[in-house]
Amino acid sequence: MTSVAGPIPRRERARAATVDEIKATALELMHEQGTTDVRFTDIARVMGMTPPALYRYFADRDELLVALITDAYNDLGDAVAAARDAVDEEDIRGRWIAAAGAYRQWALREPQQFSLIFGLPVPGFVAPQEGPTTEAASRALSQLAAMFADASRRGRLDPPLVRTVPDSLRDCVAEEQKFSDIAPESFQAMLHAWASLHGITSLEAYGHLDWMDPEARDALFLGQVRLAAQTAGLPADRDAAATEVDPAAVPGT
Amino acid sequence: MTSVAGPIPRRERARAATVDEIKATALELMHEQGTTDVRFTDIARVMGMTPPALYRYFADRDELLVALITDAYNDLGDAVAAARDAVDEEDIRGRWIAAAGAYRQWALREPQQFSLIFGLPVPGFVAPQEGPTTEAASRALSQLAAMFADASRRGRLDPPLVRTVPDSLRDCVAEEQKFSDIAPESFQAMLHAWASLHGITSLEAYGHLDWMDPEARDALFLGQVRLAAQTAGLPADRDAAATEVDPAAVPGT
DNA sequence: TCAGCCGAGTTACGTTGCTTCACTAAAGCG
DNA sequence: CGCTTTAGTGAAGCAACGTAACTCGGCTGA
Repeated sequence: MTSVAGPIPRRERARAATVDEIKATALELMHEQGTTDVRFTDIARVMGMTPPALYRYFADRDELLVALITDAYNDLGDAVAAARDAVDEEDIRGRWIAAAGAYRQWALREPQQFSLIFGLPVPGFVAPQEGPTTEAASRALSQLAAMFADASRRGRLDPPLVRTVPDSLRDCVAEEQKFSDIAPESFQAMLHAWASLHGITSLEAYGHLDWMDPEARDALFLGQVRLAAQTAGLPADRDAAATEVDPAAVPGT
Repeated sequence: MTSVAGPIPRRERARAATVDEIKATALELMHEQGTTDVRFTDIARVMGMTPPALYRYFADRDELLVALITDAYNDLGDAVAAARDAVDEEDIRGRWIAAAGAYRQWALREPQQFSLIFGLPVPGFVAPQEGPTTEAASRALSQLAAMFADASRRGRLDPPLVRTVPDSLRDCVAEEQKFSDIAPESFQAMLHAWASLHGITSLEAYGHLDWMDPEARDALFLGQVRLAAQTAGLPADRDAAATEVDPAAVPGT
């Protein structure tokens, strides 16, 4: 999209490549060490550079973290959107389950990035309230919301199990014109579904379900997600709608 | 309880007091700075000591963190248990809501401790798989489980919305003799409820619901928790049972 | 072509925090 | 009263962050 603006800024591509390599190396190290801690020294060593060289690309550790957090938001949003869009638009519940599965798989695959987004700020790092992260922050939620909005527009949303919406919450929703396509009670149901998904995901990602077999964790997750779908009024596909919520009937995540 | 064992070990009490002061100071600093990072230097300065003195009490920063994590587990478990037991045993759903509210309030009050338990290991800190934390780790969950077990023993558990339990999950539950009082489907429902509670709690504790008014957050939480209760088969109290799930009808958390 | 610019990267350095070690001093105990 | 035990200190090593001054190589414009 920016390729027209100039004669392919040559120098900048090398720079961008280095920036990407730094971020990739940082993620790699976080992955190896299992923490969100990154030492500039280590990144530099892996990249065959000396630590001060990194300051050409990031003013300090915080700036690198901000970049990583922004990327993480985008990654998660993309993963969720891709999984969702891979399922037939008519299969409302199938889309939700696919999106939820992507959310989970991403978290399990990249617990550090998940932690960057959904955990406490990294030690010594003050979250920039006004910054590039804020904009990207709602992307994952937006992907879920878009799904509800689509379904709503098609008239495929059933009333959720919780039909009453307290005034305070209703007012809040009204202010978010981005979600104006969704009825307040469905918006509330979406938040409930998201929280439910997020809860099972973070418990698993942080090892609090390690006492269960992997298959049991799969089953628990599917049950949770299908339960959320049902209570949120996401209609089951014709095939699956016959019985009660039944995680075992769904193919593995 | 140990006061009989000896002539009141004088010296050890001062030591225990210092240990407590160190932990309290660490928490205070974490609270001030909003991170789970603790600098030995700062703790020492606040306490009017030099940093090396702390090594008389904790071998290193990790050991202090382990102690803090253990305390956090116990604190949370105690808070949940206390809130639960403050409600009439007959009011099954009321006990759940009280316990859930305590879980949430504790997390909001002590986000750093919450993060210590439910987040990624702190940078440079390797979670001791075999250690004092493991034992205390399941206490919060145990408190919730105890509630379900009580209700089950009294025959006050309704069948949950999700009645099918995949074999893999069923096998898992069977191995946990601690939970033998609970039917597998109710155990599954309890995990679903816990995940749901944990999700809404951690989203809020980490600021991902900051775009909502505080009252709206209260309402959303109550809706989530009551929804979880309903789907898990926790019977509503007579008074509240009349209508649909209605968060607005419940007094503020 | 070449003089100069620009930016990547380096070495050297100051600072801070973790941790060890050797030592002091005070409190308990026989 | 003298021994032991232990809290605490100062000095020092080490590692990581971050700054500053310098080098080097490629690009650019007259």
